[in-house]
Amino acid sequence: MPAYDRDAALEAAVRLFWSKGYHATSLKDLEAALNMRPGSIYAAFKSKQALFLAAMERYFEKMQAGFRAHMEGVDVPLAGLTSFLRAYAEDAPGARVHACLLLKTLLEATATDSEISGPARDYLNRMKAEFEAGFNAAKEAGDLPHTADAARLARRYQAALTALQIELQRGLSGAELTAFVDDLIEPFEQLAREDAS
Amino acid sequence: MPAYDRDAALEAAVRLFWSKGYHATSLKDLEAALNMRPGSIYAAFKSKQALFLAAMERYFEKMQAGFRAHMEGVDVPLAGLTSFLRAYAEDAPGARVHACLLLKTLLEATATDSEISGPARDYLNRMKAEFEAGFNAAKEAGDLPHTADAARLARRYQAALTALQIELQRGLSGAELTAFVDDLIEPFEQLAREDAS
DNA sequence: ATCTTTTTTGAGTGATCACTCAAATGTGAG
DNA sequence: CTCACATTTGAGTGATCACTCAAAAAAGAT
Repeated sequence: MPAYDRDAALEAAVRLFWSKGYHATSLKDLEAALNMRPGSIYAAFKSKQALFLAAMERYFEKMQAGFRAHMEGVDVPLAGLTSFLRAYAEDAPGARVHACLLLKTLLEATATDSEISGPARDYLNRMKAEFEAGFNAAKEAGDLPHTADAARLARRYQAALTALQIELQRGLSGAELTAFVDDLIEPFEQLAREDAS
Repeated sequence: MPAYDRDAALEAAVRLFWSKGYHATSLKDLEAALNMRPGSIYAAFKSKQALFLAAMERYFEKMQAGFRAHMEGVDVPLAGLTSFLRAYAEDAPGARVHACLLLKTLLEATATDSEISGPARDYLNRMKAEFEAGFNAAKEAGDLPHTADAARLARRYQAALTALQIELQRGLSGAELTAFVDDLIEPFEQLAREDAS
């Protein structure tokens, strides 16, 4: 299988798993979405679980790359962090109707399937590390007090992003969404204000 | 089937579904957990989906009752709201290792299964209404500015509770958990401080 | 104790699950 | 064109899925 085929197949798998979740996605679904027969699927990826893990890895790398790209295209790191949240909310209708695949996997696969919930946890931690790097950059840029706890802020930031995803999935939009995003961002902007004064 | 038997069966179903999720729970699992043979299960509840819906309703009612009981046992409504969050975090190890069943269901059953994601959304909205009532009580008690938007605060509060559950499921504990809960509560206490000044 | 009604039982239903493999098809070298 | 090799195919595997129902057991009525 050529590399671009494998890539396209993985991309289709990501979309399908993201939409339906791990357990609710059958091999019939995958056959249709990847346009591959079972034998080929098992030759390329060795099992449904392995395919899911590959899809989740791909999802993480895209998410990580998206965040890094956003942060590189911005002058003020702290403003980049807040604008990332705002952009996430604005891009939602109707591109992003589902919460993050990592989050969905974490919640779906806790009791059973530690083979997939473990990696989901890891990827979420690595995303938190990305956010932490962003807050450290904000400290170095002087947008935050040098006493600020980047790890703690990163957790709080990730919690805000998580909450935003879930509200979007619940159907929040319009003025309520705007107000909610303002609420999520406010604590971080307030920290910046405290630093300036 | 006597009422208490049905109740005990439902309680077991809640625990099982809560732990494994809807799709990953098989009838074999339910037979073992409820100590009932398939025929009896289908006589008492008419399908796996109907049983799940009944379990989710029961879960909601317990959660609602728990929150109301907490709020009735407290003098200052706003303090009740914040202490509910703190108590939630403290009760977690090891009683509450899974995020809220309603939340898990919302994320598991989006694309497919609107029959169960719909009710999950409804129950979450009803919980938000409970929180909104709490914030209105706080306004009446004079703990919040009379200009405060109870609906908006309720959404923010529910987002905090959601984020807390997810962090708990990710394994947060100790000093990090304490700091995180402080972060979640801070905006609400700050509002109270603004009112007092 | 006997008959009626209700409830429970668990083997069995067809459907679908993840997965396999011999055969067919495609590909590149000489 | 021919042959050796790599890939794809899709019918078929046993297992498990949610679910049914005739028969057995339990409960109630008289």
